[in-house]
Amino acid sequence: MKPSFEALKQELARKNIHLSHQRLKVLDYLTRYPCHPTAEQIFADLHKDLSTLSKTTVYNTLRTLAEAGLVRVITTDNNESRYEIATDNHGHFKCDCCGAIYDFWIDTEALHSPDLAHFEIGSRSVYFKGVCPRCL
Amino acid sequence: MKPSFEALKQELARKNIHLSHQRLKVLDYLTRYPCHPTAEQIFADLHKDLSTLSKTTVYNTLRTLAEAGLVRVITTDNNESRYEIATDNHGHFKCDCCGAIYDFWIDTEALHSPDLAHFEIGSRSVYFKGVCPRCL
DNA sequence: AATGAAATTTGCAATCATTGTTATTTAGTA
DNA sequence: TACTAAATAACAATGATTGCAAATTTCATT
Repeated sequence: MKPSFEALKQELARKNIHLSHQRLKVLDYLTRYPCHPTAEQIFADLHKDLSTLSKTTVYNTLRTLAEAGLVRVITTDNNESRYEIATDNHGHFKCDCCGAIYDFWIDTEALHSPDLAHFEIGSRSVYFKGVCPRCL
Repeated sequence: MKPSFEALKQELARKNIHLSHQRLKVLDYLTRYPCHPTAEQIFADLHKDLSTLSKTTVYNTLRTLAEAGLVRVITTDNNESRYEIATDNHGHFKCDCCGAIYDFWIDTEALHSPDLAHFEIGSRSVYFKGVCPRCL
């Protein structure tokens, strides 16, 4: 259940985060291209149309949006940070062959362990690796 | 079920990986201190007793051991790679407050999703964040 | 519309973990 | 002992991310 761009804008307004041109562009990009891009990719693509955009702003914006809970950072292997619109109950699959990242449905809220009885759990993430159908 | 240092040595020998002094030191460190250290931490601690050790060797060794399947790399947020002796069926919990990483039991092999019907799954990892009992 | 304070953006320098490269050392073998 | 390959060391290079200071923009108030 991906939130629409309009819903995200309202969410930002509700949290008193200014809807600047740059922030809306980043948010729009993430809703339009849900391919889990890196900051570099986001910057490179947006820079084509918005030549004044700086990479620092992309990083700042992503951090702001992540702190607001609208964006989630996926830390894959190889220390690459990738970004997506935050949605619940899905995991990520990374193909060892082509590097693509796929979303898949999984009830992450249902994950529990007796060892964590006295822990306060804030977030649960699931990350699989392997080979995708396209590469098989 | 942590493999003993001796079992790990045998495993290396079986795979024709030379049991050099440096490699055994790294392996020994990981079995002795299962705190998911960074490469930097491993280097700093081993360097005290083995002043000729280089950081490059620590990285090379960790990669060799990881490729051999004896060591697993945990990529947490903040782009920090941490290392542990590879064991099955556990997830990782990182405390947002103190930064410590805890192992917890979970049957990762039991995780499935209908969306991945035609995917070849190589590894499954589970990563929780929150606050640990010590910080609560 | 003008003013001024606060937030945002920009550009570039700095950081830091990791990798590349090459020379040196070590180990195993003839 | 000499030879060949593997392993290690030292240091440079990379690349993603952050810090910082200046410039720009926004918004509230007049």
